[in-house]
Amino acid sequence: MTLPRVRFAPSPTGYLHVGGLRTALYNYLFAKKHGGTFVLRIEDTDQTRLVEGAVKNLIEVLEWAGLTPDESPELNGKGGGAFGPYVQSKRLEIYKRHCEILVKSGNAYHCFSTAEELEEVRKLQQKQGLQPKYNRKWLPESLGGGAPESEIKRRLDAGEPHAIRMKVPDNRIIKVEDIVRGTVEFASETIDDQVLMKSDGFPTYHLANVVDDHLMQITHVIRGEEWLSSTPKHVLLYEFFGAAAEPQDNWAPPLFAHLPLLLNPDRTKLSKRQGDVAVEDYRAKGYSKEALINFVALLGWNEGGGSEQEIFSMDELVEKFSLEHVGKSGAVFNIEKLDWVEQQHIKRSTDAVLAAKIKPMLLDALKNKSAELPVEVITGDLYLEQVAAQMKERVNFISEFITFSSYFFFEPETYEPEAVKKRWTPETNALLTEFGLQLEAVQPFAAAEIEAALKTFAESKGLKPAALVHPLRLSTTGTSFGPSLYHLMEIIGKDACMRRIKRAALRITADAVPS
RNA sequence: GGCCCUAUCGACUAGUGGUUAGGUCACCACCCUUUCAAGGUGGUCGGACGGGUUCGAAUCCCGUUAGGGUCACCA
Repeated sequence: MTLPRVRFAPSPTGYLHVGGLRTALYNYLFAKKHGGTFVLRIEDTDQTRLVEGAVKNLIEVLEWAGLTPDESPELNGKGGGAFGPYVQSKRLEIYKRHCEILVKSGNAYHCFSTAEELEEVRKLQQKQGLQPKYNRKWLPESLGGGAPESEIKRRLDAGEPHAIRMKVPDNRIIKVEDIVRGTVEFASETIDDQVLMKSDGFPTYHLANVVDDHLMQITHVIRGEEWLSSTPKHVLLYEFFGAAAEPQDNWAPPLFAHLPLLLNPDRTKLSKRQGDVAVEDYRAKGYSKEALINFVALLGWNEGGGSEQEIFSMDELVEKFSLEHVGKSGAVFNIEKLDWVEQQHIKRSTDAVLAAKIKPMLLDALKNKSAELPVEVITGDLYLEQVAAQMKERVNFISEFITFSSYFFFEPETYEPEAVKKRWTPETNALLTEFGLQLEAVQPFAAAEIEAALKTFAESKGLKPAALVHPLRLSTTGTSFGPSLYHLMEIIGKDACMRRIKRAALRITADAVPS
């Protein structure tokens, strides 16, 4: 088997839809798994929908996700490939040439109906309960229609604007061989004479995608299910071109794989209205590419063979992916599970990897807030790795290493009122002050030693450790929850601990405490 | 409405004629525990419906229903 060539062919709408991300991912995985090529092609044949900077953004987001194409539009000296250009608006001549072949072979014809005219016909048909379908007004006499050749020639010579439509044959069953769905059949009567070339000289998707897939030697078309019903048109186009081409020019259609759709919680097609659909949105919210890729891969694909693995790296996905295990039914995009996947990826990351991710966020936070500890200490790898080790099982997002554990970097400013109410007694201040003296003497200032000191002290006072532990946590962190108190104290160090205990004693005054 | 696709716990899914229908998220309980998590154990919950075929059906066939996609000079 020759090496597969697949493509992701989005239209540049300005952002990458998560469904698009999954389509791109499956294409990428399939290509990489088989040592093939992953092509990015931009389908920008609709001039009314141009979005500034969309291509650049698309490439940037794909790269962020780790789905860097092997061939893609050239941009800033990057990209390119042997089958370019990869932007359809730059291939207009190619489509024109191919369309002429179709007209010449009698598989396409000129149509002078205006948009308004067509709209009117369509309305009438709907009113009569008929299928909205082109009425073949301009199908020439030579092709069995009613339009005189002379009239067509006259208008053509006069340079009248016109579209070119494909002539769908009558009484045919068109078979689409789909890898995920098996054979799907369509009666040609249900297929409209699709416009191939618009009057503005741009091709429609149908023509462009067939021509490009052939010219770019695409072997597998892996795309969303919304394309399934237009696939018979594409199959027909391959057939037309094949019949008109030289024998060595092989127009056999590629293999198709139509992917199930991604759904909203109410099982309608995943849409903007019901939440975020852009990959950029999730990225901005702090989801990692690893988790997003992992999660999205599972929406419609499973390893099969009774595997119960849920967490996959990109390498594992490449190794294990197969089109045969892609499901047929739509999948709800469930954010709760995404969150869990994100958390799993954080938990499984090494402290060093986590530290590297925390650092830029911390540096950012440091711009608006001054640290209590020396900046060079808290931004150091060692320090951040310790924070990561303590917090990685308690956060759902990397950003929470800053927000949920700011006390590793910044002095607590407030103290959870609920916790103060619950844990602070009139004796607490005196108790903490006294314990502070013991703490001064702890050497080294490490978790085990701190714990021992605390327990000894508590025992000497006839108290449970908890009577000390909770107020201590509160005064050193301002919160009632978090990692091991002793470890946390070790990390922020004796000086900061002592300072914070004293400050808390001043701030949480006895009269603020219910007696 | 026509055409096409789909149908296993609330969600993602395993399963390809014989299983006590398995796993994960979420939920509940318990354990662990200074807190919060994480983790562990257990639990609640499922083959849309109706007909066939078969000794036997979640699995094969037909129908119904429901959901989705598509019917543009959009992709």
